[in-house]
Amino acid sequence: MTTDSAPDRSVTTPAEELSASADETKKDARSDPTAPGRLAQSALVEDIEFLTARARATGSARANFALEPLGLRVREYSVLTVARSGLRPSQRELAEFLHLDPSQVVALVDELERRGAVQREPDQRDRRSKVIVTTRAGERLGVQADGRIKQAEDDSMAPLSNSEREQLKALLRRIAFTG
Amino acid sequence: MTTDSAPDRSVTTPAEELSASADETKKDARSDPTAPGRLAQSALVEDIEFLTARARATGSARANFALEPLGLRVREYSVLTVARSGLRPSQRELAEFLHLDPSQVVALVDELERRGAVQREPDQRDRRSKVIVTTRAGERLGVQADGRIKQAEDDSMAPLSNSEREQLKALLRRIAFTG
DNA sequence: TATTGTTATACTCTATAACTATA
DNA sequence: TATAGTTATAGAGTATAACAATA
Repeated sequence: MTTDSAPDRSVTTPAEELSASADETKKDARSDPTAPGRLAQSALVEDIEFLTARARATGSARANFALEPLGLRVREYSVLTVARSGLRPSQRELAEFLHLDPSQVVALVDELERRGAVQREPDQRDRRSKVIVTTRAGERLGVQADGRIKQAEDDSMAPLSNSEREQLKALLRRIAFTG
Repeated sequence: MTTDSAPDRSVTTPAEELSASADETKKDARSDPTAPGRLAQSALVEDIEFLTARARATGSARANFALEPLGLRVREYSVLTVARSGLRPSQRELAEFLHLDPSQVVALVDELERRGAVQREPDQRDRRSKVIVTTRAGERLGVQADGRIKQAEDDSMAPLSNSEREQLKALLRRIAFTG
């Protein structure tokens, strides 16, 4: 399963490393004033998976902190927001769109329903399916949450201009649903 | 703690919702051919926290799948990659840069050290600190992993042109370290 | 036979607190 | 007194399998 068959544990030196592959990747990273700290010279800052992971780690921490006074977490907010769209999503659709397991959606809808923010409605055309709709209380909760999330987003994207923010979101939208 | 004091559980209708706020947000989302499924009309597709969460969910799933034959997970790969930079990061620096708790770094370095991929070295200038360096075996493992991660990244960004990919990464870099 | 929601379960990831050795 | 690494522990997030009702 692992590749540790080779007993070669000799250590590489920094000099070897730095001279070995003098690609422009590291030069770009080094000249980028926005990535703080000396580790920003690492090739990782060219890794899209790392960048999205880092951005969402700080972002969702911020979002959860912003929603905390409302007793909401970011995953509940996402369910509530889709429910508020008026699109009458089924739980299965929510799972797929939010990249959650169907069993997780059950728990999230349970919690929102317990708070009186959403309701399960029978689907006319398929009695297996349940459609999630918001209540008036859920609407009000959603509006409050929107304001706080808006502020969090403003903090997250503070380094970017308005057009850059739109650009970033447009690019992210195009890769966010390819799984 | 919660805001469910109001017993108002009357349900809002789709018609109300859709006519209530006819903002351009929904129009943009609707005309975006890249976000699949009817739920892409939801206001969530304008939410940066949602987009980064969605992108990293699919991305890290892809990355973990790509690394699985090497017995690596994406978090171990990130530690290994920074170690390979030749920058001699301390565990504390790794924690901050990778947005991990110091205790998590201990476990990740333990695992990589057990495999003979990295080593802890004493820091000359501060005997509390330990510096993480790669071994030759770790170098080889890293090279193999790089290739697989490169392929995963190529899949993740398939919808984008080369210049768009660079644009996206540059924008992400500017917001990824604001936490 | 396949799918929706559901329950149960386990595994990964993340956050917190306390301890030790150094500074 | 503060900081780096470590240990322990609990909580949040994620993945899988099985089941009942319905298609």
